[in-house]
Amino acid sequence: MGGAAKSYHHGNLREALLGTAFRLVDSQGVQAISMRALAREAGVSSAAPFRHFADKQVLLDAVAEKAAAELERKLDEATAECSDALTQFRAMTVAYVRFAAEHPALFDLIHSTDSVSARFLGEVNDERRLKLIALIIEGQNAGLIPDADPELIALTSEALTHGLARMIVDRHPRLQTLSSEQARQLALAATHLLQTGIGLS
Amino acid sequence: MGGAAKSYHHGNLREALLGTAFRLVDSQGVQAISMRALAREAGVSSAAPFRHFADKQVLLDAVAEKAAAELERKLDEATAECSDALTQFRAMTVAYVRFAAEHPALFDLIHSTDSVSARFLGEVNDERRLKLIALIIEGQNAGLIPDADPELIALTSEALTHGLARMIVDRHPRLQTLSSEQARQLALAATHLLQTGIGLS
DNA sequence: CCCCAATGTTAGCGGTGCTAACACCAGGGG
DNA sequence: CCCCTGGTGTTAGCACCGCTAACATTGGGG
Repeated sequence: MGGAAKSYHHGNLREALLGTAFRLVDSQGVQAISMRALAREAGVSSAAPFRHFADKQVLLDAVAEKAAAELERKLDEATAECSDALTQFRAMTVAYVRFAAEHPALFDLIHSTDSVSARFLGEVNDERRLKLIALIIEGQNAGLIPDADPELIALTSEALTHGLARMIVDRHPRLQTLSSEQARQLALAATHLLQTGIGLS
Repeated sequence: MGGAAKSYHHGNLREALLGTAFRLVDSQGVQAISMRALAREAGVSSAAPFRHFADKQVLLDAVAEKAAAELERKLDEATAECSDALTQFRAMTVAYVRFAAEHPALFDLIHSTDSVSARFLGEVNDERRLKLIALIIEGQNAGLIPDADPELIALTSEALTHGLARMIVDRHPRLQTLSSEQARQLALAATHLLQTGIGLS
């Protein structure tokens, strides 16, 4: 009936824990979360969370997975509204850097998670890389990109993007006062420079 | 006399703690260190470390500072034996990536330290950037580099280097089985590609 | 020479991750 | 229909952690 008076069983503790953990990491950083605090927040005893996550790391892996999914969603969303391949590539770069700037703790967690879910991240990453390489080969066939090793070109632009994102997350002195709009422009400028250099545009 | 029977006062606890903390972070990662364990290692009571470091974060800041100094030393060492400016730049990039590959935990700690010592890192970074920009302007005057904003070019190559290093530290799937020699070659190839693109070489 | 500030000690508080043993209850098989 | 099983919650507690307060020791400068 009204208000759903708390029953002995929570109902969906796992999702609740995951959700508040996600939000807490995003707003306070990964080191701000504790199993006991999460349990308190969910109105449940300190031992309950361990019924759903073998240990803290498993929880963090799950949060990382969720964050990675969110990142990927944003990337897809960004490329969806672009027609030609080059603008897609640019949009992806911008979205990637923007995500890092807006959710540094989540971005950090994604990349510091090297246990089980690393496999998941690897697959996602591979997918993205394949897309990128396909695009580069397409460009090479059209004579727009020099005949360097596509893998290497992909790796380079990936490193550029990731590096920019990381410099922002790591509060690089020159970037620490950057707004996300400035980050957008910076990402655009950098990729443009790289593309100009390589001959992409 | 012989063996220096332990006296009440340790003698140089601060340096001892810092040293073992540095080594422990390097070999086991930052989360493997605890004040109490450090105290035990130094053969001293659990409260003693707090006479020298206000709290754990201050200790970590000190370790980060030490690591940053070590990084800078390696960078200087790498450029010292190069005559012309371009090879210096390349050597710096390689040394940077190599340090990240060989000491991921220290590299990580350096960049995740945003409290007091961030100022120190900022200054070091600024110094490095100024060197880089001077080099770029030199290249532009010689007509070897296009007249793009030197700041932007510097930022781009910095992002490339940092990104490569980070991808290695973050165990990027494509890079996780890389030897440090392979890392060296990769860094060389990437910077070469960038330089070629920009017109540096 | 002696005293005091620096540096060590013990004891302890509140928090943490995690485990064991037990309590509850929902849903499917007899 | 009832019962019982296994998933989910509870309480109690262990070992460790960061950190503090109050006390002990001692070496070096006035």
